[in-house]
Amino acid sequence: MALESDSERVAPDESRRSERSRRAILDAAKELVATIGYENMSIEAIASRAGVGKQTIYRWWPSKAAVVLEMWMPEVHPRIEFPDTGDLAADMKSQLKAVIDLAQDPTFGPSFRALVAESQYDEALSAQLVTHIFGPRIEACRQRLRAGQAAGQLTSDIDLDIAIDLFYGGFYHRHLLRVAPLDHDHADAVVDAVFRGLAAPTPRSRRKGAARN
Amino acid sequence: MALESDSERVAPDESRRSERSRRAILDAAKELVATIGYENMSIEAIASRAGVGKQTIYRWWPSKAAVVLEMWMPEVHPRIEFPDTGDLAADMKSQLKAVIDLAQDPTFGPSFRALVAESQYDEALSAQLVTHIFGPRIEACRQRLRAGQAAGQLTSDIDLDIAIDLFYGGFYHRHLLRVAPLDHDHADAVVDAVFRGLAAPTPRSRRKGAARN
Amino acid sequence: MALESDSERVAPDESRRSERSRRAILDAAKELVATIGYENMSIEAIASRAGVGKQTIYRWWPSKAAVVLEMWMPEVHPRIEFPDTGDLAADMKSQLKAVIDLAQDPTFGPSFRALVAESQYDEALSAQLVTHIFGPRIEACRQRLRAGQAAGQLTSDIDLDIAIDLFYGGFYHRHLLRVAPLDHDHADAVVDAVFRGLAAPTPRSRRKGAARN
Amino acid sequence: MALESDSERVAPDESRRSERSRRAILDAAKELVATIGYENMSIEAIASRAGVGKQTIYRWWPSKAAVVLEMWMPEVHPRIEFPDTGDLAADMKSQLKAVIDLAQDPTFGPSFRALVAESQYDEALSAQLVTHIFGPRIEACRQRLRAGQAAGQLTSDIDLDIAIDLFYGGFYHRHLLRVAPLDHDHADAVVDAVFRGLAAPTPRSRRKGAARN
DNA sequence: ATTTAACCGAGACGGTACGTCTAGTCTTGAT
DNA sequence: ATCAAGACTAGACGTACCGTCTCGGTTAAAT
Repeated sequence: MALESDSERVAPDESRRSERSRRAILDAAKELVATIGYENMSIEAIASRAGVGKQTIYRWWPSKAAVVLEMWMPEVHPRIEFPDTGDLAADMKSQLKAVIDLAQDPTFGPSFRALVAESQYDEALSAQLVTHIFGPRIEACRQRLRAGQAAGQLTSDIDLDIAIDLFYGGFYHRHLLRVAPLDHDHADAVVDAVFRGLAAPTPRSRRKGAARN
Repeated sequence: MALESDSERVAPDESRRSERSRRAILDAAKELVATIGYENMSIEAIASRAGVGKQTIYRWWPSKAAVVLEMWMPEVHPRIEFPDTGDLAADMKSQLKAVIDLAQDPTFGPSFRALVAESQYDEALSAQLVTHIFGPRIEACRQRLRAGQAAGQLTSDIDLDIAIDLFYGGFYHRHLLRVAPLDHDHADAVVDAVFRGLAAPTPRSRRKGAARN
Repeated sequence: MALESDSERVAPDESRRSERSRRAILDAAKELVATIGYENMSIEAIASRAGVGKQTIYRWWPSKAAVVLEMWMPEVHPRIEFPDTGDLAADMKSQLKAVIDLAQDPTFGPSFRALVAESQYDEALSAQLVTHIFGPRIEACRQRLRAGQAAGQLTSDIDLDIAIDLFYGGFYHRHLLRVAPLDHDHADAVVDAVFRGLAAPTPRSRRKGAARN
Repeated sequence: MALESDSERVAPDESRRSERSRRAILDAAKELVATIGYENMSIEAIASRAGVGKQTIYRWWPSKAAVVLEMWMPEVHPRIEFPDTGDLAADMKSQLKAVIDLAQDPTFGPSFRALVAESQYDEALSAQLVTHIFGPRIEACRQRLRAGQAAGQLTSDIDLDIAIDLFYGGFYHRHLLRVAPLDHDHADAVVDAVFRGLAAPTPRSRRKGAARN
């Protein structure tokens, strides 16, 4: 669960770490994100509200974003677990709706935006997000899709990573770029379109077209 | 071309504006973005390198991002114009490849990331991006898709905004989240999958499909 | 009066300097020195109490000590002006008593100690003190001594800098090292001893000396 | 030899003290003073170089200055012992020269400045310096002067503490305030002037004085 | 042709936060 | 209980920028 063990941390002795301070920092960050927002929250403010020296934050986290990531980690996955009801399309829709809801959660949503924003410059953070957030969700999706293939609900003739791009891409397109509104209907429409495909059915080509392709 | 006329700017007299300073600012910003990167570039640095007072920047642009946006605007659209060769799938593929190339351009790419990042907190910037970058590209795409529907290459039974999400979503998923690599093959794979759809073939078509493979 | 023009200051434009800020800084420093003491006073505290950015202090003064020096400068010399009543010994005594009083002034005294302390490490400050405090006092003393020589009250057979060492050295010995108490009687005793000399009287001169006293 | 037993230390059990650590600390301090200088030397640095916990320093010494004082103590007095050759003036001169040499010693000198500096704020340190450094030197001087009085080389009509102020004051005036250079000639000039006195010779005594010199 | 009002370069200003440093205290084994 | 080690709270350091605010100088329209 601790993020800083992943890579480039240098020296401090984990075994002597104060759990009390760690919790105070994460709690303070949560309060501040909720009240003044991620971008207005300084490391000084976290330290001061947590009753903690700044150095204690700098010692254990490489950046403000890392604190926020660690603070959200325990909450993210339980809220976007992958269902398997046997109906792949229905499961994809309900999972996507959970993702949409999470992204629009008034406390989590802005933090998530902030983490993605920061990760545009910060490759270490980007890697953390992939490892701890996106990766597991993608892997769970991949497995659900494989089960769907086995159940004959998904063509076996598809690179699953491409499939994942199609299912989730629309969400990121609308959420991060704000080019169009996002709601549960969008999830339904995307999943339906992905399964059906956008090729125009011609009377003949419906049968032959398959052969032609 | 000037962005600041859109909304809440107060008073300065456009007719007296120094084109010389405007150019110096945009040029300085371009150099700095290329050398030290968007996030390390301060408004002070732009002013100093441009030989311009800070106030001159604050007078005409609301933020560093707005400068960078204006600086890239003339270059973006010519590089992602929408082709119409009559073959919708081929046109989508080539347009997507142009987008991927632009995003991976060593000077434009990081700026684009930075603008998207900043727009997560800055709704005004987000609106500018939609108006000046994403909106026109989406509108051009929508028209190409409509032409494709008229030509019987795209099902008429589709919300075009959903179609656009499918075509472009994969790109944003991979580019902004860095969950998987991006290259021209990806564009081909996405467009093919979007047209074909992911549903498993029905028993009858399955036999044919199997034969086909 | 401004100290920073003396030497190594680099760039800031004196003519644009805010006299209002300068005064606020010196006043805040005076208050803080009086309340919490020089060594507990931080530059942050001065800035905060003065309602001034820290940079404004760093821009115009090289150190906390320089602020304190400038703040005391207008007050020092008026309090230790050199009298010339025609009686050299009496004048030396009254000047020394003024110096002792100043050093024991409850607000100036500790600052003076602090400046001397700091000047032990800080050669630039030391030079400032010599230029602005000790030098002028020494020069005034030298002139008074020359007048005394002309008046036949001081042997002409003496290096005046040595004479100054004798007159003032006792004060610094006791004040800075705290090896013995300091009061007006000390001034009298030192001046008398310096004039008289410590050689034991020769048998003949002993009789006269006794008669003289 | 240990200084901290003098006064306000609270509890630690001297008998359990590690001589090994004590030596390591004093040696590390000596090295650091010589290399980076007293004012750049932190207690952390001493502890780290000595391979000792910070607490071990805080336990046994009240301040960095106390460490440095203890580290120099064994070396100071042997270098400024008071000679008694029978010639008081000559002995004063040679002792003063030893003091000047010590103050200008490249390793001891800066430490001595630093201790005097620190003692301006720190009364406990000041008392230690008087007890361990200045006091013994003054007492030795006082005894030598008394012997000189007995030998008829020093007037008996003088407060010996005033005499000491005259002999040493010039040194502190020049050394601590840096108002003039210090060398062996200065010692000679001061001692001569102190014995002779600065009063202008009266016509009769002038002749005698000349004969006397 | 002169006024006059804006923009302009410059940069000082009040602030905020940065990331680093050190002080002095506290905690954890090991001796 | 002392010791080495080092994490802890606390807070100052000096720097970098923020966005605002003068200050002359320089245009360019309006007199």
